[in-house]
Amino acid sequence: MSKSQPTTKQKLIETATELIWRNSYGAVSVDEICRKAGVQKGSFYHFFPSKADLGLATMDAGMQQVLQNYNEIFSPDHPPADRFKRLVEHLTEIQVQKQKELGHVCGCPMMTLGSELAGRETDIEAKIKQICTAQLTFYQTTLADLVNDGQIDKNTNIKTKAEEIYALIVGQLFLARINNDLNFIKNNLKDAVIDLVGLKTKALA
Amino acid sequence: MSKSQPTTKQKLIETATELIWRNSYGAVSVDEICRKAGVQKGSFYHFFPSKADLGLATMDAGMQQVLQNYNEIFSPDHPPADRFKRLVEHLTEIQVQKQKELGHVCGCPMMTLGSELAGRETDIEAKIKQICTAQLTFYQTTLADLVNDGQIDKNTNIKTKAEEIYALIVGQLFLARINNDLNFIKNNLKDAVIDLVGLKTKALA
DNA sequence: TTGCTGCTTGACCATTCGGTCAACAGTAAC
DNA sequence: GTTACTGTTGACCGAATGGTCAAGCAGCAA
Repeated sequence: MSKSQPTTKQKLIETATELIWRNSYGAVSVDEICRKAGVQKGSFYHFFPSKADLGLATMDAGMQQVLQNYNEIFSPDHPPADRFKRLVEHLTEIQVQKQKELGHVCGCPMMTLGSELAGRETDIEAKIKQICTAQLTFYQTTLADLVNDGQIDKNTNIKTKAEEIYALIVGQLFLARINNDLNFIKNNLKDAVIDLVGLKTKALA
Repeated sequence: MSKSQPTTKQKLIETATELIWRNSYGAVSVDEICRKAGVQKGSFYHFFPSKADLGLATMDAGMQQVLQNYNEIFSPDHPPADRFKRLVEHLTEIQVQKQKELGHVCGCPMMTLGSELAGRETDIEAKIKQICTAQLTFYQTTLADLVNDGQIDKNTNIKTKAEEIYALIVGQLFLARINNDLNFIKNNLKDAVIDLVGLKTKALA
């Protein structure tokens, strides 16, 4: 019950996240999750009505984590011109760390799961829309700040631009995963994003 | 044996492509593929040593198709400035068509499969690298042509730029799939790609 | 002491999974 | 007719899957 020691439910979510991150939803069995989490099957089904429900909980937990990180990264304490840079650095760091931990470039676990279950589980489809929207909102806010500061073109279509940046990032993570090649991210991502943002003064590197 | 009538092997590959495209590799069973293809299980294993092998064959067939289309789209007959536009139009068309056919935005089947099996099946990982490289080559050639024609900045890092464009496209397809929303592609993709290419004269729309 | 509640246990279940196999059909060569 | 090769059939297999459940247990309130 204490916050310092993970509850059974938390253990299951964490284990599932790691296994799905490394492999995929379909390739991971309930048995395997339970075994690795040190939890009995009955306990699993005490907390989750189904495997899909665990998937959903996994995504939700992932989203909370992302929001927490984003709140820090996109904090108004940092100049808007720095925020995307900070984001890319953060993403890169995670990918490097996870590759070390899990032995493979992993990309984004929520996206992986979403891609696999999109069109079969409506709950999960709704959740992924929520996640996308939440992230895009951060991007849009930052872009709006940049417009206000006169750092990017006033005529920028903020919504569209945010989606472009998002697609670029998601795409790079995805390509890094399927090619199992971090260089995709290490070499390109920061410059590409900054390029796309379209700062008038490119005084950051 | 005739070319007009699909062989058992072809039927299996086509059916598998469709099912995986709509759902995912893990969610589709050999039984289901056989049933839908009207093929007996024994025949399946006569042609493919394993399910993963069918997955690989599916990706290979997909790649052949892509290469064929790309050869037409990126043909030297078309001015380099038009080629990316043509590509985006082609991709959009496919997504619209497949959504009608399969009732869901499907993205790229090879990418979906690659994401799911990356890190478990080395053959498939190798195949996806092949596919990425092949597509990037088309992009690079076109970008080089654009540089030669003076239509984009001479200092453009062609390799990096190609990867950016590729990531953007893959990302958009991916987001369209998981959000089940074609507008992602319809509204943004063409402008975004053209924007990224960075033509000096934006005389196309 | 009793009873209630939240959690745990592990045996158990029906079904489905990927995969096997021996028998058989079609056909072309000798 | 015999042989041989390619493809087809469908019953069959063991293992694994997602999921169930009756029983037990610790904690706590009355």
